[in-house]
Amino acid sequence: MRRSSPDTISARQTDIFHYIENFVTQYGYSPSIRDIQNALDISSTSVVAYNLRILTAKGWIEREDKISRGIRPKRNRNGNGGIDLFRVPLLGTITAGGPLPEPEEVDPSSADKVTVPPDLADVSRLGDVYALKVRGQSMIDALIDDGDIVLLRFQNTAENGQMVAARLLDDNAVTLKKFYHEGEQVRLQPANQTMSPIYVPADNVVVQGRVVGVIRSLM
Amino acid sequence: MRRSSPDTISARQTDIFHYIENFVTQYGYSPSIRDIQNALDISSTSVVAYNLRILTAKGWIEREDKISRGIRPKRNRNGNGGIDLFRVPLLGTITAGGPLPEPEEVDPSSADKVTVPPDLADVSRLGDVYALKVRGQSMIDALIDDGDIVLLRFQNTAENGQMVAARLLDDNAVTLKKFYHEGEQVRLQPANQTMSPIYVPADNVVVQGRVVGVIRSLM
DNA sequence: GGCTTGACAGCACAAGTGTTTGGCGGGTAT
DNA sequence: ATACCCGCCAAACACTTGTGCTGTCAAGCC
Repeated sequence: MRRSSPDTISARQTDIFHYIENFVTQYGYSPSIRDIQNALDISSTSVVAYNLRILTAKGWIEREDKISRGIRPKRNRNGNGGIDLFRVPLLGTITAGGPLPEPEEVDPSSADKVTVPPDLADVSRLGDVYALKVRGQSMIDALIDDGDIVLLRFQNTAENGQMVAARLLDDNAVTLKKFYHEGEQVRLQPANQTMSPIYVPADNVVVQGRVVGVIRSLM
Repeated sequence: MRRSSPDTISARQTDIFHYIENFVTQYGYSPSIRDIQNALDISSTSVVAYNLRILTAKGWIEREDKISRGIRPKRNRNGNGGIDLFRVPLLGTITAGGPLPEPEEVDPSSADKVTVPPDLADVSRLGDVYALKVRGQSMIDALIDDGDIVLLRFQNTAENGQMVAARLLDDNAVTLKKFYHEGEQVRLQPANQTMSPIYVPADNVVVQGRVVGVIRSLM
């Protein structure tokens, strides 16, 4: 028996989905059922509602019942990136050893915000993600340059090899380094080969977050 | 005479604006007037409408008349980045010398799309920007890793020092390099100092686009 | 004191919008 | 053939939501 796979949708559903995507991109809010109906020359609103239900069931869009214009495209044909939009607070600057404001010190709701591409959205959806602007080239070999914006997930532990924002209590300084737990000590390894690793007592280091994304603008 | 500046808004308007911003971030669509009314304990819808009109006049939000949930925040308190959302077509993959699809070859409206952070939005607003996913580490010297997404503005010329996607006609290969025009020749300079530049005749190089942004996910 | 203006309240209305019900035609399985 | 499901159509219905009055009240101005 021929059953349509969960990932395949009819031509009309494809049209509807694309129309929604473009509409949202263009206007910033989603089309109403009647917008879709008129644009695609569909004879009845119920047909749109019918297909919308299918698109929802198959995970292409998300809807809120009874809410006007509450359609959100979830993914495109490859299943990646959707229209989902996430904004995380840009809490400050991280320099080659300079201090990093504690996330708690800055009101996330009043901070500048950075829009996170959907590719990084899985983690930012969790809500404990923030952004920092990188100053200096201490992480150049980790492919992180001056001016880049790094996305950090707030967490206090890290596994070896993960790139973290580490605060050195004694120096009251924070750097981006690769983290290696080595017995009583912690090795903070710059990605840049011209720079030496730092060895510090484990109790002198507080992990402030793990790097989960990088955004660079070359304007 | 004391007149409120165009950029200052009352406490209630600040609340409303922030509520809208957060609401949109969270739900992906904007709140209705009554949503705002209830959330902020305002006694009448007309008060919300009244303040919304002011916010619109002062440029904090945009609205479409008669459209349900058609509010779009335009800027935050710092005047930078708004909720503006730009999506550019993801036209394909760029590999370690593999062919790059001509932008014209792919219908941008049907291609996958990548959401561009507002930081990169100035250029993407122009509409001639596309994205490529990087496959392989041939661009590692340009701080671009496997899996990164590069944003390119379509242009056939480049100024010295700009990073471009350059097609070498003889090799039918494309790389990302810094571009320097030197007389009859073109120097393609990797960003990594440990790697040597490539010198090629100027008529063997076609610039396919300039790199304007990089997005990396470390998940 | 009158007058204007800004901000808010209450309420009713109308337009916008999602939902539902019943029906129709063409496939496909039994 | 019959039954059934899918995709579509039409129209009515009901809820959602923006808008438009009409007032109230306090502050400033002449």
